[in-house]
Amino acid sequence: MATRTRRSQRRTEALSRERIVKAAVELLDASGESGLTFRVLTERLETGPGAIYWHVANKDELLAAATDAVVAGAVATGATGITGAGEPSQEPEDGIRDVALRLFDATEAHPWLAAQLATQLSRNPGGTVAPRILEGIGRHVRALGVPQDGWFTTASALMHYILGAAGQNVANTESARALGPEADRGDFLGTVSAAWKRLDPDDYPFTRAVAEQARTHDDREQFLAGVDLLLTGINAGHPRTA
Amino acid sequence: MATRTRRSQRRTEALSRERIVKAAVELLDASGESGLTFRVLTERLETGPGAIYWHVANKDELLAAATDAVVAGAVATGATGITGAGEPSQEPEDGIRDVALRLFDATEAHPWLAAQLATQLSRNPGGTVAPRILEGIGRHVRALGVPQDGWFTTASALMHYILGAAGQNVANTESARALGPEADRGDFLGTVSAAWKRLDPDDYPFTRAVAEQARTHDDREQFLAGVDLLLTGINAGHPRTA
DNA sequence: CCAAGAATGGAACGGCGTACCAGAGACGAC
DNA sequence: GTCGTCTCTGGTACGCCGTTCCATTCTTGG
Repeated sequence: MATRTRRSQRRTEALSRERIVKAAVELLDASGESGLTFRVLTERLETGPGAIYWHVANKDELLAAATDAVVAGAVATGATGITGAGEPSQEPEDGIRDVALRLFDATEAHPWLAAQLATQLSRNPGGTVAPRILEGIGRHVRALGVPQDGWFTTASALMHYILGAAGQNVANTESARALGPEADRGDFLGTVSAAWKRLDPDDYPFTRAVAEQARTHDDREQFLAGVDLLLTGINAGHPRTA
Repeated sequence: MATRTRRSQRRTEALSRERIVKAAVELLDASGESGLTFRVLTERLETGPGAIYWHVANKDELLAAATDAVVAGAVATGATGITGAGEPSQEPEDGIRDVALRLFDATEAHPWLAAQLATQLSRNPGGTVAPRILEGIGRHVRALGVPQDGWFTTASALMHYILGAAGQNVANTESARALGPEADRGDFLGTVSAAWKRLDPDDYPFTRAVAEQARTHDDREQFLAGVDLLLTGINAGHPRTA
């Protein structure tokens, strides 16, 4: 057994938690949750496991850090200029749609994100992710004129809908990719729609009836429609102050 | 190397996909997603991996089957007699609340369920889980008088909210358990609330303002409040027919 | 110049999901 | 009855995973 071979040289660019998290996000984006491995991470960073473990406690913490980094980028004002880079004077409804769409788009850009949010959001809720989202939504909830004792319930309802819908949407786009490299969203929805039409008419009358709508629906539009349902319900529940 | 030892006897009770799924659900309930292992599963069923793989393709399929089994039980009419064992003549709003609560309770009884729903619901959406939920909600959406071209959007919005909120809630109760054996939900919420109150006042004014509400809120009540927001929005969007 | 600490990365460990396959029971054909 | 065939079983082995351990190297302050 040869003694330990000495390492060639100290690395040119110092390892850091930031560099590790950045590489983790890239790996997750490239090949999904199963693509993030300490093995490929060490290879990518040209280092050993021990070096990574010096900066990060374990894989769960790494996933949490990656999630937080992406959410922070998505929620940050003006991160994506969808409705005008976080215009401060916009209508509160538009502000909520803006935040919602930013999160929606983030889960689409990072398909692994939705599952992480669902799993880890409050696994350690002292964490930074939940407050980030809540805060992004909450400002606008307050601006809507919701009475203070309804703030938490209202903002939570919005957050839950956004996370649920975003997760579902990701699952859809992922499935489309799984169908094949050149298969697109339409092919996938066609497959699902056809499967639904084949269901038992006695047990699944409704699902069969909406199969056609499912085939032709637009994810983003449907997502915003759900947000608007909530906004309507919220506005109906309190006297609209000017 | 001794030749293969012959097995003692053919098993008394035949293995079946049902028995395997049942055991899987029990293991998941007992010790979470990481508690479900082919090793302990073979031990529990007094068999070998090959026998299991004869009935089930792989672990993903096993998880999907377990998820489907639990959802089927939860959505089935009268599975839990919360509002009267699936009264057929109830108001459509109550019907929706009923289905929502059933799923909410299911995710609480099976803490692993929410993550599975988020991850796998449409990983294979030709699967049975999504139609089951959609159907359970859809009947009542129709009864609400929603025009047909809004069926899919409306039912989807409800489903997304339910899944998102249920997942969030599970994360909360799970975290409470992690705090310690005798720690209860109150201790956990107290911890979270305290952490939120310690946030930067400039960056997190809203979250700090709702920290106290978070400490004292009731999960079930808040969940239903969100459902009602959606119901209000839905009813406002179309002429209420008798 | 040298001791002390921070940071590194190679090797090894236990456990996981899974593939493989020899063999045991069930059962119809003759 | 016996045989061949098909269904089902469970033991063994493989490759990869997250993680631990630790000798070694670079950096820093006295």
